[in-house]
Amino acid sequence: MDYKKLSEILFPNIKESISYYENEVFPVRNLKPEAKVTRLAPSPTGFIHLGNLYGAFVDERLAHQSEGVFMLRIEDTDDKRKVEGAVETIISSLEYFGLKFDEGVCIEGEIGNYGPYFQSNRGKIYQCVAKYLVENGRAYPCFCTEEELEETRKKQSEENVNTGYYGKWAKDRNLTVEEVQAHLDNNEEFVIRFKSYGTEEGTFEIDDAIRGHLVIHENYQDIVILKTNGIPTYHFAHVVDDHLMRVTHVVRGEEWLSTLPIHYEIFKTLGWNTPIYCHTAHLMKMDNGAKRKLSKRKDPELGLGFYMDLGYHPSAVREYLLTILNSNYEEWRIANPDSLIDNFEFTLEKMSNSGALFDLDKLNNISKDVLLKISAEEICEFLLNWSEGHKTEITQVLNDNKDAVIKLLSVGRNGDKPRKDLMYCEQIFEFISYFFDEYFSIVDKYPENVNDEEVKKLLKAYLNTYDHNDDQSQWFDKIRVISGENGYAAKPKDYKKNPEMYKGHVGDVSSVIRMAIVGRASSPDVWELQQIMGETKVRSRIEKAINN
RNA sequence: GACUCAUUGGUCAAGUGGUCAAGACGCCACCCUCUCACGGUGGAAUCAGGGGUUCGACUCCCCUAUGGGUUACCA
Repeated sequence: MDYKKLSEILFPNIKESISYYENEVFPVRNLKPEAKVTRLAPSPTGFIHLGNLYGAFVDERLAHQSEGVFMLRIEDTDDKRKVEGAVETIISSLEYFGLKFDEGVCIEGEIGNYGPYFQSNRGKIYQCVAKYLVENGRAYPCFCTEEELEETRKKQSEENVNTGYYGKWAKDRNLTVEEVQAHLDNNEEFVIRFKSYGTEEGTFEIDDAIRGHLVIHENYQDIVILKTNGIPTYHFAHVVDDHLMRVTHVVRGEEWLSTLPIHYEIFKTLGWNTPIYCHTAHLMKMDNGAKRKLSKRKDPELGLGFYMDLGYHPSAVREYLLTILNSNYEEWRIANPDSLIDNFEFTLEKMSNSGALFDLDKLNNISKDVLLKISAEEICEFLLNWSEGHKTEITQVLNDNKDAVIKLLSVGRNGDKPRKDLMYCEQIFEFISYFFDEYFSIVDKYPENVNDEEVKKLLKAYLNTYDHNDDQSQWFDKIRVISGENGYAAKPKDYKKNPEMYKGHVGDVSSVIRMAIVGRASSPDVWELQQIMGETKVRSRIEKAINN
């Protein structure tokens, strides 16, 4: 069999050799020995969800912690799935969450010496490698039509054997050069298939950085490496690109575990070393009481847009992701509350190999702590930016009241036991919305033990004694007095001792005042809020409540 | 169906043959307290089931169950 001739017939235009690419175009990188080279290789569907971000984080940490390279390669080998503007979306969403690429596709084009970074532009490289395989009898053209393949599959399942293109089912595996030529002359379309030497019984061993030592079945399928249109399949592109781009660690979802044998065999056939594989567990979602993998189609709410829309601060999402990424992160954070994430030593060994359920409660809790470390000025800025993109109707009002907003956000945030009220923009705005007359409303109920008439009476008394210049304790002393004069215990403890002697206690009275001023039964310190609102607004709110 | 990965409280999880089975979120109670938060103290709650191996199993082996994944000229 003249494989050389076959390869020339199939790839007449390919003159380069693999060694040309290996030695001259993409030489071994000049990095520290421990430096890791990782890549994010999304397909340009334009949709990134939390799971993608989770994986990207692993790549990023690995590379940047070792002074290596983190690159973006776009796997656009399936033209059916291309979406306009997807690449920009990918880059900007990752950047929003603090992930920056050192190399590869970027907004301006591409940077780095190992490109092109769009797989669709690497055709010649793949063909060169494919040609080499044909030349060595390890790849061949296959002219089978989809219908023929479908038929084989049917037969195979009837016979209860594994489906696929292998062994005696691989019809075109041993076509002669003449037969190939005849098909070609007939203008038939063809794919290039890899000729596997594996068996169904064979196994091999490989170490996965997350899953440990694996013993797995060999590949025995003659899988397609070049499609009819000359574009490679993922399997082939992965091997060629990650080798030539000198990637050291391949981080990908566990759905790739089952195709690892294919990749392994191609690597070995080409005489190349495999990268270190890191198969991550999927992020799961609770669905009707059952855990389920996060899905692009079913869970749009878990797209990154979800967090952006609600206005979660990117560092809160990062922080949350890190806690599920590395099990020792939380403890490290407790021990090092002010340390930069870069100081945490991320390790693959500490990664879980079972799927974690997304936990919104936890995110919210983390977010509170994260926002507490950010100044009120910055949060205000963040809120403003968010409103411009997601809630334009409040931008104006925020802009007009910047100083007040900053003060509102600051209430109770200082001292040993700062408040942790803020979680995400939508919630933050809602939290301070009472300040703005156009958003103020009575959302809660007055205390049950105080009827409407009583409310008015108390508020009148409050208004009469109100002095905007009172300090906090003077102010509250007055409320205690009003309480006493109206049959409410000035101290809650007195009420607890003899509840029958009072209508209620000072807490009820201050609740009435709070309701009139902020429209809610609970809020941060009312005196401080009044100082921010100013006397006019305070008085008018109370008057309104009285006249209601 | 075949092949494969996984399985510790509601959730995230530590744990690598001998622990009263950490910690965090959530939940509950109490304390602090003018409300709510914050903070503090305490509490309920877990090794999927069954067989082995062993003096001893959450830890090792087998089976079952459940869940995930793959089974394309998608990635």
